[in-house]
Amino acid sequence: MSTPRRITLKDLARELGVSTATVSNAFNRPDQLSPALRERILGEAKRLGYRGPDAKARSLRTGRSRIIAVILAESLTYSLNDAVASEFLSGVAEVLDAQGHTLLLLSSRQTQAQFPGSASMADGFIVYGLMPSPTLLESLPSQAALVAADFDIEGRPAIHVDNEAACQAIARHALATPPRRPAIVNLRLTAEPCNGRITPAHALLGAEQTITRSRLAGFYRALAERGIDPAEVPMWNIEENTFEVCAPVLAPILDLPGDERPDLLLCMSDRIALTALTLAEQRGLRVPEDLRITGFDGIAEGQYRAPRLTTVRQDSTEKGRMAARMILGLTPPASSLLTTELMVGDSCP
Amino acid sequence: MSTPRRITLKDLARELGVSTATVSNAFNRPDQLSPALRERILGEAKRLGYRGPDAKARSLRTGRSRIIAVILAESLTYSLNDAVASEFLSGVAEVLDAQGHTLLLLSSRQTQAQFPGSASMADGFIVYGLMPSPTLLESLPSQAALVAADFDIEGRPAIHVDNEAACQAIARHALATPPRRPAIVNLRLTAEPCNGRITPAHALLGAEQTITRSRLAGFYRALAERGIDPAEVPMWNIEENTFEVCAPVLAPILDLPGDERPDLLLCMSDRIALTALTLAEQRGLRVPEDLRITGFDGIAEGQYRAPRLTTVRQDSTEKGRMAARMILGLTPPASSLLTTELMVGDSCP
DNA sequence: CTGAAAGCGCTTACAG
DNA sequence: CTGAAAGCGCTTACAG
Repeated sequence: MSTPRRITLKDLARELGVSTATVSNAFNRPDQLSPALRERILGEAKRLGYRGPDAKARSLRTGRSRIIAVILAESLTYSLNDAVASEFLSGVAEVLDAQGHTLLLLSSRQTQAQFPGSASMADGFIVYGLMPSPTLLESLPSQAALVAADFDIEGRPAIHVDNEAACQAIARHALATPPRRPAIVNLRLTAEPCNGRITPAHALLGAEQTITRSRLAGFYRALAERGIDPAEVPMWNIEENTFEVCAPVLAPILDLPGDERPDLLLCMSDRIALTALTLAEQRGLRVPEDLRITGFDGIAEGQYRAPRLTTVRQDSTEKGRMAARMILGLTPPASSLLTTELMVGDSCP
Repeated sequence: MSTPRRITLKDLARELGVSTATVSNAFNRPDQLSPALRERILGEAKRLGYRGPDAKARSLRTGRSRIIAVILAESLTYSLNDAVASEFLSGVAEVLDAQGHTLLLLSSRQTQAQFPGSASMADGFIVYGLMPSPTLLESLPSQAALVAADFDIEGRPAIHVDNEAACQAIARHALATPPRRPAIVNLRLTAEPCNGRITPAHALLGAEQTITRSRLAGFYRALAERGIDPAEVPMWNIEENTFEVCAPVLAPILDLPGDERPDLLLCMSDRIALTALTLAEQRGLRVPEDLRITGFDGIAEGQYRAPRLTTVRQDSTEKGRMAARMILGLTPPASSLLTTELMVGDSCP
């Protein structure tokens, strides 16, 4: 079968004996023509199989695509399988969908050095989780709307969670029962990649580079309040928030002899905490009797289990909604700070 | 500050005293001009802040956007938080990214009756999990490439998992230890929405409408092999694969008196099985001694826990990769069937 | 309420 | 190796 040339707005106009402007108006500005004529046009369009104005042409003409891109810090593979990033995306998607916009997924960790050309089709960019390289950032259309989430881009609005307050709150709760050997498990805190114990030799990322720094500051405040010298608290670092990466870092901690093993693990993510929980269960360590564990994020997986995870919930979905509203101009572009909620579960009552 | 008009390829050509064709070639067909000239053009582009050919114009001109859309059966909010859909998406994203393409997310359950206009910008569509309404399907560009996953669209290639064989295998394994009271917990099997016990009064969806039907057929085969009349096995149905929806259906099952409570739960998803596991743990029921549970999917959450879930793993990531390769034409468009792997965990040894 | 015309920013045969 | 020109399919002031 020969594919007949796709029908265009112009064809339709010719067929009907009206101008292209009128057909365009029938689809885009119903108030610009009589209902009867509009009916006639729409009817004929349907009959001829015309599906409405071509999006590519329209976007070139109007300069807007009604596509919003989210630029994720990690690979799409990682991000899509991460509960926190997924929640964020679903918040974004919810608002975009309601506004007739559409979601394009981009990653700053991609195979190419530049974003694919199609990326520049987006009307706006939500940058999530990490500062992309300056080169990448510059490859975006210069006049594009930009909103950052979980980090700052100079001169752009940013959505943040009050990480320091959150961590201070959960550490306060945990320290209310004095631990003998508290420990902290960080997420991407060191300047150089490190999956293991953090020593004084390790340089740490700055507060402007990672929200992890604020989380640590919150822990330190609570420790200091309790008269514990933070410098005495052993710390570990983890580079990727997955079971596969967490497990080999955590296992040796749990395998320490009983009198060296931490009895409180302040973890910077639920994934870390849940991995610790699983490893503890496999070893027959009792939680919370032998080991108390706290997380961060409040993902479903930590709550819909027994024992339930003690954690602090950040509303990633709402974070995504806020970013989306801002990028669409439904909300004035202004940085904002989301509060968190302490959730006391069974892993650290 | 006044925003100067964005610089175009034409401006750049004028500035350099060459034709637009040459500038275009400098970006798109390096072999069409001398390296020296190309260098000069690229250098000047950089100096003037020209970011390369505009994607909107290019897509209109070439007819291709290098955007591939995935149409998800459920809402984006649900899909992004579902481990199986997320895995599928990450497989798609992996291939697209490697090929310089970009991923657009669409849902057949959206607020609007039609896809947003921008949807039609995509070069191809991967339809995942469910037949969209005919109206929606027809709103897609008629000549667009289309691949289905986990269901069939007439005349289009589809990627499937061998659901029947998988379910037969896991049920066989489970039934090797004869249960006293086996039960089946289905996912979206009934014609009308139903969260609860399935009675003879319930009409079931047909095999061409849902893969659930094949899963059930696999269970039935294994039961029949063991001399158990499938009609005697009580069944429940669940509409949405989330803890919130599963829990109220499962709780009453676990709360049955000991001599009525099933001692084997064949579940159609890991989410259902994990919810059953959590509820059992909360009730002090011993798994597998008092209750054996099997799942379907092989999601990480079921494996990185103690006790580990007995399930059958489908490689959703690979499913996504295959769909992506096919839509990009890297693979001939032909339907295919993925095999699964029985994973024996602690929930049903 | 309707139409003629310009132009969004490119790419691509084609001619030289 | 390079350039002049057509045209992808629309929307939008503008004039009537």
